[in-house]
Amino acid sequence: MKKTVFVFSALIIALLILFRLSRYSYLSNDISVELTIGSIAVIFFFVGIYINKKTLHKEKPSHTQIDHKKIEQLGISKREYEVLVYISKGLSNKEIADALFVSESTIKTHVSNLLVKLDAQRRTQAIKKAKELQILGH
Amino acid sequence: MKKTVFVFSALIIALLILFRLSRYSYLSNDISVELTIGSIAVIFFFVGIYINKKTLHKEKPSHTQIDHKKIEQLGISKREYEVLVYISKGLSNKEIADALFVSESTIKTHVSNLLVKLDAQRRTQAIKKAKELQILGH
DNA sequence: TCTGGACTCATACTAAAGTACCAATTTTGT
DNA sequence: ACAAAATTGGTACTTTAGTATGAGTCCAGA
Repeated sequence: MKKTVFVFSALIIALLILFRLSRYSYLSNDISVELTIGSIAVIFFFVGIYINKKTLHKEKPSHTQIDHKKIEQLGISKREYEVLVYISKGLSNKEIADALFVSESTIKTHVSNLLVKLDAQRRTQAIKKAKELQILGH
Repeated sequence: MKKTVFVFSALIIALLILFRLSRYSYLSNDISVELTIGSIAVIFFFVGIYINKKTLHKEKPSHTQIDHKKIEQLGISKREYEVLVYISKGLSNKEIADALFVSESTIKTHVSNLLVKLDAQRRTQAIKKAKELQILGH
């Protein structure tokens, strides 16, 4: 946040300086006018690059965006999705059952349904497919 | 590549137009000069963002780099690593055995050794840990 | 040449995982 | 309020996974 303020301050100062320069320019010759414009173009070009780099850095975790629409399309319920997340974390059925305060039987049912919906034969395959379908973060 | 040519062509045209505008501007009033500079700033700002976005897009695959040093440190052999990759692809021991032309017993041995080396209790947990350790691509 | 590491495989278990079926609640949308 | 979907859970079984142990082969380095 502090950097953003600094960058925008520098931008405004640069603009003011360039305005001054442009004002002087048409009192002298034509070449400096084009130089001014060129400078502005170059400066803002790199400013654009800089700003974008900062923005994309914070977008990185958004690369791990989950496609909620696809979850619906596959008919995966909230509870089933919770189980899927735990599976991808490497938990056993018993551990998931304890985490969700239900019986292992229930988890087995959820897992079985998940495998059908994800068209997988194993939970490891379910993890891979779920990540490919963007319904699980990488 | 075609897009790059198009973008740069558009840039040059924009520059020429702005040069024309600036030439007329100091024949009339001061306000249009600043408008011109502002336009150039805005245009090149977004051009910078656009160019940068294209560049960063091609950096993405480098994010999926595997740490070979860490594989050594954990004492994971080539064969074991091969098995690990297949596990992460969701294959069963039997399927891995067929893919590597060895018996299922052999794969079980490799998997057992892998779980110890990765300090995991299950193959799903091994996948998670391997990805965290950057020895498997996301 | 000898040795340790890597790879292979087998047997015999134990423990998870997964399937199939059924059934009782609970939630939710109309 | 009612039907449909979701959640829960049980039993009984089959199939994978994983452990433990032992052992034979092969290869590169001291």
